[in-house]
Amino acid sequence: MLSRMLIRIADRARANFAEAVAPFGLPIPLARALLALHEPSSMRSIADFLACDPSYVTGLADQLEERGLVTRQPGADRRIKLVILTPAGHELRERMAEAVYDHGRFAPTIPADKRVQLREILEQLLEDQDKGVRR
Amino acid sequence: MLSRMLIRIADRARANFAEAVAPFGLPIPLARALLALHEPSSMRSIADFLACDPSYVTGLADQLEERGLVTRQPGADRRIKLVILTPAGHELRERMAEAVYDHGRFAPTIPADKRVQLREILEQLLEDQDKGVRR
DNA sequence: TATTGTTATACTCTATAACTATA
DNA sequence: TATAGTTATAGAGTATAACAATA
Repeated sequence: MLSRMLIRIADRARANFAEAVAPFGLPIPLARALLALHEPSSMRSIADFLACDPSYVTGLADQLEERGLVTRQPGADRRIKLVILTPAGHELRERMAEAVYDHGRFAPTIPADKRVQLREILEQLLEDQDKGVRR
Repeated sequence: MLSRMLIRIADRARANFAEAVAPFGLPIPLARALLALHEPSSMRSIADFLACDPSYVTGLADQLEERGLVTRQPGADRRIKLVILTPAGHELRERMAEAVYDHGRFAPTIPADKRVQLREILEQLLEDQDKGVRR
Protein backbone atom coordinates (compact mmCIF):
# COMPACT_ATOMS: atom_id res chain seq x y z
CA MET A 1 0.00 0.00 0.00
CA LEU A 2 1.05 3.52 -0.82
CA SER A 3 0.78 4.83 2.74
CA ARG A 4 2.96 2.09 4.12
CA MET A 5 5.66 2.75 1.56
CA LEU A 6 5.53 6.46 2.26
CA ILE A 7 5.93 5.83 5.97
CA ARG A 8 8.89 3.51 5.51
CA ILE A 9 10.65 6.00 3.30
CA ALA A 10 9.93 8.87 5.63
CA ASP A 11 11.44 6.85 8.47
CA ARG A 12 14.59 6.59 6.44
CA ALA A 13 14.51 10.32 5.80
CA ARG A 14 14.27 10.91 9.54
CA ALA A 15 17.18 8.59 10.15
CA ASN A 16 19.13 10.54 7.55
CA PHE A 17 18.41 13.74 9.39
CA ALA A 18 19.51 12.19 12.67
CA GLU A 19 22.77 11.05 11.10
CA ALA A 20 23.39 14.45 9.57
CA VAL A 21 22.97 16.38 12.82
CA ALA A 22 24.57 13.81 15.14
CA PRO A 23 28.07 15.34 14.78
CA PHE A 24 26.79 18.63 16.18
CA GLY A 25 25.81 17.10 19.48
CA LEU A 26 22.31 18.52 19.59
CA PRO A 27 19.37 16.24 20.41
CA ILE A 28 17.09 15.88 17.38
CA PRO A 29 14.26 18.09 18.67
CA LEU A 30 16.72 20.88 19.41
CA ALA A 31 18.24 20.55 15.97
CA ARG A 32 14.80 20.80 14.42
CA ALA A 33 13.98 23.85 16.51
CA LEU A 34 17.24 25.56 15.65
CA LEU A 35 16.67 24.96 11.96
CA ALA A 36 13.20 26.44 12.30
CA LEU A 37 14.71 29.78 13.27
CA HIS A 38 15.33 31.34 9.88
CA GLU A 39 14.07 34.55 11.46
CA PRO A 40 13.13 35.78 14.93
CA SER A 41 10.00 33.83 15.82
CA SER A 42 7.38 33.78 18.50
CA MET A 43 7.00 30.63 20.55
CA ARG A 44 3.70 29.98 18.87
CA SER A 45 4.99 30.29 15.35
CA ILE A 46 7.75 27.84 16.20
CA ALA A 47 5.15 25.45 17.53
CA ASP A 48 3.20 25.82 14.31
CA PHE A 49 6.28 25.16 12.25
CA LEU A 50 7.20 22.09 14.25
CA ALA A 51 3.58 20.97 14.40
CA CYS A 52 3.69 20.60 18.16
CA ASP A 53 2.16 22.15 21.27
CA PRO A 54 3.51 25.55 22.41
CA SER A 55 4.21 24.14 25.86
CA TYR A 56 6.74 21.86 24.28
CA VAL A 57 8.50 24.76 22.62
CA THR A 58 9.12 26.32 26.01
CA GLY A 59 11.43 23.45 26.89
CA LEU A 60 13.16 23.54 23.55
CA ALA A 61 13.80 27.26 23.80
CA ASP A 62 15.05 26.84 27.37
CA GLN A 63 17.62 24.34 26.24
CA LEU A 64 18.73 26.35 23.24
CA GLU A 65 19.10 29.31 25.56
CA GLU A 66 21.17 27.30 28.06
CA ARG A 67 23.47 26.43 25.22
CA GLY A 68 23.83 30.04 24.28
CA LEU A 69 22.25 29.54 20.86
CA VAL A 70 19.21 31.80 21.26
CA THR A 71 17.86 34.59 23.42
CA ARG A 72 14.28 35.56 24.18
CA GLN A 73 13.19 39.14 23.66
CA PRO A 74 9.76 40.57 24.33
CA GLY A 75 7.94 41.66 21.18
CA ALA A 76 5.92 44.82 20.53
CA ASP A 77 2.90 42.97 21.83
CA ARG A 78 4.44 42.21 25.18
CA ARG A 79 2.70 38.86 25.52
CA ILE A 80 4.89 37.66 22.70
CA LYS A 81 8.45 36.45 23.14
CA LEU A 82 10.68 36.51 20.15
CA VAL A 83 13.26 33.76 19.98
CA ILE A 84 16.37 35.13 18.31
CA LEU A 85 19.55 33.40 17.27
CA THR A 86 22.77 34.49 18.96
CA PRO A 87 25.85 34.73 16.73
CA ALA A 88 26.85 31.26 17.93
CA GLY A 89 23.34 30.01 17.17
CA HIS A 90 23.39 31.54 13.74
CA GLU A 91 26.72 30.00 12.93
CA LEU A 92 25.71 26.56 14.17
CA ARG A 93 22.45 26.74 12.29
CA GLU A 94 24.27 27.52 9.05
CA ARG A 95 26.61 24.61 9.45
CA MET A 96 23.84 22.23 10.39
CA ALA A 97 21.65 23.29 7.51
CA GLU A 98 24.50 22.60 5.13
CA ALA A 99 25.18 19.19 6.66
CA VAL A 100 21.51 18.26 6.47
CA TYR A 101 21.35 19.37 2.89
CA ASP A 102 24.45 17.43 1.89
CA HIS A 103 23.52 14.34 3.80
CA GLY A 104 19.93 14.50 2.71
CA ARG A 105 20.50 14.19 -1.01
CA PHE A 106 17.72 11.80 -1.55
CA ALA A 107 17.63 8.86 -3.83
CA PRO A 108 20.76 9.17 -5.91
CA THR A 109 19.57 6.36 -8.17
CA ILE A 110 16.39 8.21 -9.08
CA PRO A 111 16.90 10.10 -12.32
CA ALA A 112 16.31 13.83 -12.31
CA ASP A 113 13.07 13.69 -14.27
CA LYS A 114 11.59 11.19 -11.83
CA ARG A 115 12.60 13.41 -8.99
CA VAL A 116 10.73 16.28 -10.58
CA GLN A 117 7.68 14.05 -10.89
CA LEU A 118 8.02 13.07 -7.27
CA ARG A 119 8.28 16.65 -6.12
CA GLU A 120 5.20 17.63 -8.11
CA ILE A 121 3.14 14.84 -6.68
CA LEU A 122 4.28 15.51 -3.13
CA GLU A 123 3.43 19.19 -3.57
CA GLN A 124 -0.04 18.27 -4.71
CA LEU A 125 -0.45 15.96 -1.73
CA LEU A 126 0.65 18.63 0.72
CA GLU A 127 -1.70 21.10 -0.86
CA ASP A 128 -4.63 18.70 -0.52
CA GLN A 129 -3.64 18.10 3.03
CA ASP A 130 -3.59 21.81 3.83
CA LYS A 131 -6.94 22.28 2.18
CA GLY A 132 -8.23 19.37 4.23
CA VAL A 133 -9.26 17.34 1.23
CA ARG A 134 -11.13 14.25 2.37
CA ARG A 135 -9.15 11.13 1.87
CA MET B 1 13.28 19.80 0.52
CA LEU B 2 12.13 16.41 -0.60
CA SER B 3 12.74 14.65 2.73
CA ARG B 4 10.76 17.20 4.65
CA MET B 5 7.79 16.87 2.32
CA LEU B 6 7.96 13.11 2.53
CA ILE B 7 7.93 13.26 6.32
CA ARG B 8 4.95 15.60 6.46
CA ILE B 9 2.97 13.39 4.14
CA ALA B 10 3.92 10.25 6.01
CA ASP B 11 2.71 11.89 9.22
CA ARG B 12 -0.63 12.36 7.56
CA ALA B 13 -0.64 8.74 6.45
CA ARG B 14 -0.01 7.71 10.04
CA ALA B 15 -2.86 9.88 11.24
CA ASN B 16 -5.06 8.22 8.62
CA PHE B 17 -4.14 4.84 9.97
CA ALA B 18 -4.92 5.97 13.50
CA GLU B 19 -8.34 7.21 12.40
CA ALA B 20 -9.07 4.01 10.56
CA VAL B 21 -8.31 1.72 13.49
CA ALA B 22 -9.72 3.95 16.24
CA PRO B 23 -13.22 2.42 16.03
CA PHE B 24 -11.77 -0.99 16.89
CA GLY B 25 -10.51 0.16 20.26
CA LEU B 26 -6.98 -1.19 19.87
CA PRO B 27 -4.00 1.04 20.67
CA ILE B 28 -2.04 1.80 17.51
CA PRO B 29 0.91 -0.49 18.26
CA LEU B 30 -1.45 -3.41 18.90
CA ALA B 31 -3.29 -2.69 15.68
CA ARG B 32 0.00 -2.71 13.79
CA ALA B 33 1.04 -5.95 15.42
CA LEU B 34 -2.28 -7.62 14.66
CA LEU B 35 -2.06 -6.59 11.03
CA ALA B 36 1.44 -8.02 10.88
CA LEU B 37 0.05 -11.49 11.57
CA HIS B 38 -0.89 -12.63 8.11
CA GLU B 39 0.56 -15.98 9.16
CA PRO B 40 1.86 -17.60 12.35
CA SER B 41 5.02 -15.69 13.17
CA SER B 42 7.90 -15.89 15.60
CA MET B 43 8.43 -12.99 17.95
CA ARG B 44 11.56 -12.09 16.07
CA SER B 45 9.92 -12.02 12.68
CA ILE B 46 7.23 -9.74 14.06
CA ALA B 47 9.93 -7.46 15.43
CA ASP B 48 11.56 -7.41 12.01
CA PHE B 49 8.30 -6.59 10.33
CA LEU B 50 7.53 -3.80 12.77
CA ALA B 51 11.14 -2.62 12.72
CA CYS B 52 11.40 -2.69 16.49
CA ASP B 53 13.23 -4.57 19.22
CA PRO B 54 12.03 -8.11 20.06
CA SER B 55 11.67 -7.14 23.72
CA TYR B 56 8.97 -4.74 22.68
CA VAL B 57 7.09 -7.45 20.84
CA THR B 58 6.80 -9.42 24.07
CA GLY B 59 4.59 -6.71 25.50
CA LEU B 60 2.52 -6.43 22.35
CA ALA B 61 1.94 -10.18 22.21
CA ASP B 62 1.03 -10.21 25.91
CA GLN B 63 -1.65 -7.65 25.33
CA LEU B 64 -3.03 -9.33 22.23
CA GLU B 65 -3.14 -12.55 24.20
CA GLU B 66 -4.99 -10.89 27.10
CA ARG B 67 -7.57 -9.74 24.61
CA GLY B 68 -7.99 -13.24 23.27
CA LEU B 69 -6.74 -12.29 19.82
CA VAL B 70 -3.65 -14.51 19.66
CA THR B 71 -2.07 -17.51 21.33
CA ARG B 72 1.57 -18.49 21.64
CA GLN B 73 2.66 -21.96 20.58
CA PRO B 74 6.15 -23.40 20.75
CA GLY B 75 7.66 -24.03 17.34
CA ALA B 76 9.63 -27.04 16.12
CA ASP B 77 12.76 -25.26 17.31
CA ARG B 78 11.59 -24.95 20.87
CA ARG B 79 13.29 -21.63 21.43
CA ILE B 80 10.80 -20.17 19.02
CA LYS B 81 7.29 -19.13 19.96
CA LEU B 82 4.79 -18.88 17.18
CA VAL B 83 2.18 -16.18 17.59
CA ILE B 84 -1.05 -17.42 16.08
CA LEU B 85 -4.35 -15.64 15.55
CA THR B 86 -7.39 -16.99 17.38
CA PRO B 87 -10.67 -17.03 15.44
CA ALA B 88 -11.56 -13.73 17.13
CA GLY B 89 -8.16 -12.33 16.21
CA HIS B 90 -8.51 -13.45 12.64
CA GLU B 91 -11.93 -11.90 12.34
CA LEU B 92 -10.85 -8.61 13.87
CA ARG B 93 -7.77 -8.50 11.68
CA GLU B 94 -9.90 -8.93 8.56
CA ARG B 95 -12.21 -6.13 9.52
CA MET B 96 -9.37 -3.83 10.48
CA ALA B 97 -7.48 -4.49 7.28
CA GLU B 98 -10.54 -3.57 5.30
CA ALA B 99 -11.11 -0.39 7.28
CA VAL B 100 -7.49 0.63 6.85
CA TYR B 101 -7.68 -0.05 3.16
CA ASP B 102 -10.86 1.94 2.71
CA HIS B 103 -9.78 4.82 4.91
CA GLY B 104 -6.32 4.86 3.47
CA ARG B 105 -7.26 5.68 -0.09
CA PHE B 106 -4.56 8.14 -0.61
CA ALA B 107 -4.71 11.34 -2.49
CA PRO B 108 -8.06 11.26 -4.23
CA THR B 109 -7.15 14.35 -6.21
CA ILE B 110 -4.08 12.70 -7.69
CA PRO B 111 -4.93 11.23 -11.08
CA ALA B 112 -4.37 7.54 -11.61
CA ASP B 113 -1.36 7.94 -13.85
CA LYS B 114 0.40 10.12 -11.29
CA ARG B 115 -0.32 7.56 -8.66
CA VAL B 116 1.36 4.94 -10.79
CA GLN B 117 4.38 7.21 -11.14
CA LEU B 118 4.42 7.72 -7.40
CA ARG B 119 4.26 4.02 -6.68
CA GLU B 120 7.10 3.33 -9.10
CA ILE B 121 9.34 5.93 -7.57
CA LEU B 122 8.57 4.80 -4.04
CA GLU B 123 9.34 1.23 -5.00
CA GLN B 124 12.66 2.30 -6.38
CA LEU B 125 13.41 4.22 -3.20
CA LEU B 126 12.56 1.26 -1.00
CA GLU B 127 14.73 -0.97 -3.12
CA ASP B 128 17.67 1.40 -2.80
CA GLN B 129 17.08 1.54 0.90
CA ASP B 130 17.10 -2.25 1.22
CA LYS B 131 20.23 -2.46 -0.83
CA GLY B 132 21.76 0.15 1.40
CA VAL B 133 22.48 2.56 -1.40
CA ARG B 134 24.48 5.51 -0.11
CA ARG B 135 22.48 8.65 0.07
C1' DT C 1 28.81 -20.28 21.94
C1' DA C 2 24.86 -18.15 19.47
C1' DT C 3 19.95 -17.41 19.28
C1' DT C 4 14.99 -16.86 21.04
C1' DG C 5 12.34 -14.83 23.99
C1' DT C 6 11.43 -12.38 28.52
C1' DT C 7 11.92 -9.14 32.44
C1' DA C 8 12.78 -4.96 34.59
C1' DT C 9 13.89 -0.60 33.88
C1' DA C 10 14.63 3.75 31.82
C1' DC C 11 14.59 6.96 28.19
C1' DT C 12 12.78 10.20 24.44
C1' DC C 13 9.32 12.83 22.67
C1' DT C 14 5.28 15.07 23.40
C1' DA C 15 0.64 16.47 25.18
C1' DT C 16 -2.79 18.16 28.82
C1' DA C 17 -4.33 21.12 32.36
C1' DA C 18 -3.87 24.79 35.20
C1' DC C 19 -1.75 29.10 35.65
C1' DT C 20 0.16 34.15 34.79
C1' DA C 21 0.59 38.17 32.11
C1' DT C 22 -0.86 40.92 28.77
C1' DA C 23 -4.31 42.48 25.32
C1' DT D 1 -12.81 37.58 27.47
C1' DA D 2 -9.10 35.75 24.46
C1' DT D 3 -4.27 34.99 23.49
C1' DA D 4 0.99 34.08 24.48
C1' DG D 5 3.73 31.74 27.15
C1' DT D 6 5.01 28.75 31.20
C1' DT D 7 4.87 25.04 34.71
C1' DA D 8 4.17 20.62 36.43
C1' DT D 9 2.81 16.43 35.31
C1' DA D 10 1.68 12.41 32.79
C1' DG D 11 1.50 9.39 28.94
C1' DA D 12 2.75 6.80 24.71
C1' DG D 13 6.06 4.32 22.42
C1' DT D 14 10.17 2.14 22.52
C1' DA D 15 15.01 0.66 23.69
C1' DT D 16 18.83 -1.38 26.71
C1' DA D 17 20.80 -4.75 29.60
C1' DA D 18 20.75 -8.82 32.01
C1' DC D 19 18.85 -13.22 31.98
C1' DA D 20 16.88 -18.20 31.04
C1' DA D 21 16.12 -21.80 27.89
C1' DT D 22 17.28 -24.08 23.90
C1' DA D 23 20.25 -25.04 19.95
